Amino acid sequence: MPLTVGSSSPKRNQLLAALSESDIDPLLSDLKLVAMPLGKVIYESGVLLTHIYFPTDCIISLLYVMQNGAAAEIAVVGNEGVLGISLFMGGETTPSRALVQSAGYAFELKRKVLDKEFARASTLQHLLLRYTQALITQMSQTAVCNRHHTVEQQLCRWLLLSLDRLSSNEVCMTQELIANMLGVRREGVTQAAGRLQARGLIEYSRGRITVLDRPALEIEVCECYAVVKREYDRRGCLQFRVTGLSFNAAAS
Amino acid sequence: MPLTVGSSSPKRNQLLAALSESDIDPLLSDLKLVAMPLGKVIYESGVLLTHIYFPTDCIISLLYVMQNGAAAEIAVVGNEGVLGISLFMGGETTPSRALVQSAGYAFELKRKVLDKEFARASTLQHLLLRYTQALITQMSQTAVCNRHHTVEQQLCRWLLLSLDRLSSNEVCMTQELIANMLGVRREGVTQAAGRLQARGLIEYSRGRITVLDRPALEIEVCECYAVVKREYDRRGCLQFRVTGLSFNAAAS
DNA sequence: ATTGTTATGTTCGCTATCGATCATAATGAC
DNA sequence: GTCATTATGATCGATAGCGAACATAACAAT
Repeated sequence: MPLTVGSSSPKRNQLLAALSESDIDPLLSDLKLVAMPLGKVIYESGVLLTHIYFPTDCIISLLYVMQNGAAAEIAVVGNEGVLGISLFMGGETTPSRALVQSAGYAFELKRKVLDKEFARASTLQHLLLRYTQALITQMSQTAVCNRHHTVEQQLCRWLLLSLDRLSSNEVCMTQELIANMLGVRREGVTQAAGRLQARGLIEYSRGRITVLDRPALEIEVCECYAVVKREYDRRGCLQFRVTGLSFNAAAS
Repeated sequence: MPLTVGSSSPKRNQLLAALSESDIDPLLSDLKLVAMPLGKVIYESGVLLTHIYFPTDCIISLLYVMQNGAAAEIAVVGNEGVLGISLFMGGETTPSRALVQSAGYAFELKRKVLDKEFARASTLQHLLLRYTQALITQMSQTAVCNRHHTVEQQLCRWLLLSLDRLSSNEVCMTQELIANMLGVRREGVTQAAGRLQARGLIEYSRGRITVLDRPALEIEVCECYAVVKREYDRRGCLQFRVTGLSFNAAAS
């Protein structure tokens, strides 16, 4: 039973799109397009993973949750990446929670299929490892940013990282939730957002932030954003095919 | 020309020690024991890597250096791990600087040899990936710790992580350098250390910190330490052989 | 012993962020 | 339209860490 995705744009994940036909063909029947509704917890910290996910148009936050319940986002994953690196890294479980930050779809692959594919030193293996390297950069940069930069700078970084993973210039997320992601107070985000709005860089109301002046945001943001972006881009220009594999029909 | 190591204890790296004889034998002639003097920069950020290092008794800091020169430690590596994950992760370069924090030795392996060994889905491949997963945990935890915990807690974490990678209860490092690692002011470290000393947990003078009451430190430290340690331990109990491979003679 | 160097101690005011509390405004349900 | 709910705005004092400047103390070289 084919999923009726009903999308105007084809569902596409950059990692899968970078595979050659001979690489992707044996996987096609195992890739299942699944919905990723806003707020859904894909992985809970410490739980055994059974599937890996290739986002097509959703954004996933990797959150570390502390004993007292407070959380902090350590990375975001969009269609440039994959969710569940612990599976091929050999950890069985993730230490973090994976939360859908922006709704959409993802291709799901069973652990067993992934293991087999990964074991044979395939192109997929190289892509996954190279992506993981970029993810590590993002996490490192988050650590640095948490230490050295202001809430306002971090908000800019968060907005730009989100924007890069969306097709629009609008992010749907309350300031309260953003504060949870960044691990700061809601009031701090309110003030930072207020200043950015006053200067005309963004506009927002009740859980909907529109970026009006992206270039200005890129000036305002700390270096952390550029470092992470460069690393993903560097990875991207390696060997991506642009044959525009459409996976609309691949879901079963 | 054999290196005269002159060590009372045999040089041992946990990853290499976990390999079976058939796994390690083909590598023996390529593993070269090299000195890692205090303060030496093993990798500079952005530079092409040519060797991978398996520390035996040194401690290496992975530092992220910002544009303004300020730095922050995002992870430490000792004989439980390996230096240069970018090589097998496919990144070519590291985004961070690797600095010798405590002098000792490491086994050096040429990139070419590593690539060949890694490509054949060997035990080494699994060990390296599993270790990288633990390293990712450490980086995530650093991000969280930077956001939420006090300088004093972070100093405790730093001391314990260092102690775990040393055989003694003494860490040689000035407060100024520790401050650089943690990305805080020297005065902050001085005050935190002063408080810990007043309470009898540590004792220090001029670049030499002695831990007097480790259990008390473990109470004082934030959860971040335990999370990281558990992850490394979990990894460790997987399949380590304890045949005590001594690599004293392996250097050439 | 003298001197220079380095490590640590101490102080000042300053700012970002926190934690808590309450006020206002937008939205949806009915 | 009314009402409850939710998002944002605004305030208070408290505090941790910053930046800078200077004081002391330990050590090393000669």
